[in-house]
Amino acid sequence: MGIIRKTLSIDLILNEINASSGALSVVELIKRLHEKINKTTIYRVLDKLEDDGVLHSFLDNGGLTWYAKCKGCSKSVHHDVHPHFQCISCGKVQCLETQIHIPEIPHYHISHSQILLQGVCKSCNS
Amino acid sequence: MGIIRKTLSIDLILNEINASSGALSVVELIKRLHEKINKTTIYRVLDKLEDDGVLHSFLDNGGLTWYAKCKGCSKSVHHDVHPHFQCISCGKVQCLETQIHIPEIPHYHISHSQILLQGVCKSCNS
DNA sequence: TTCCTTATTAAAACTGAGTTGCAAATATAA
DNA sequence: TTATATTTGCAACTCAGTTTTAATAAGGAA
Repeated sequence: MGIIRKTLSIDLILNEINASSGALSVVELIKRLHEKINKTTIYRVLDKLEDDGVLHSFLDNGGLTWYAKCKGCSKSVHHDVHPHFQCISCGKVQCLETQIHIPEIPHYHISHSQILLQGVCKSCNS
Repeated sequence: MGIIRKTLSIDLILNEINASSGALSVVELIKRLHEKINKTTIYRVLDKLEDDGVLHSFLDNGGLTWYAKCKGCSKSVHHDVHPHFQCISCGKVQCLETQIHIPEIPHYHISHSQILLQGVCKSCNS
């Protein structure tokens, strides 16, 4: 179930995400907002924003949950999916525009794909 | 640091993994072996087997850790990587042979790739 | 075989992300 | 303004995974 009423919590969380250059981990969001919003609320608002298609979530290699804005995210209808990239140098996580093709696999029906890349990002690479 | 001494724990764990048709979650391994091996030991042995290149690990969409045997795993040198597939019907997880190509991304250096697919597996699809 | 060193193990306590239940607070429609 | 359903805070909880420490066991040397 998505968002029904507009509240301060929603605004604060969306502001943080909008101000962020890449994705944002829930842990980081809680660290930034814990004096203003309870962590349970943060989890619940993020969940609703994802239900509404405003955000999408994914896990990093440590099992932590991250959120990023959906800017016309592929609904993976075409079995193409954008990867998430985590920089091992600066720690930032971002959505890459590169679409990666997941081929048909005989006798399998693939409904969901997650691609996580790790390495050194543009900024750290120079 | 890898395995130095052969122990019963190592045998028991490798037996379970060899007898398994797909990948095995740590949670499942602990469930099966908890009366014979302490869970701390299970985590440590799996870690060492991965260091030795006998197993590889990955996370599922729930953040749980799974292990599978390395059978000449691509070392992802060519930016090709095999995906892991989790069946939403039977819950089984397996390595797919299909190599998925990760293209070069300008100004990025990619050192590690994880691809997790979800859907309905061969067995459940019939 | 026996001894000795070092790797390995079990046990228990801990860590920390994420969840649940419930009462209090608040947005919004009427 | 009032009524009601939604949202929030709080506290307690769950559970995968880690850490610490003392006991145990593998395997080489004598």
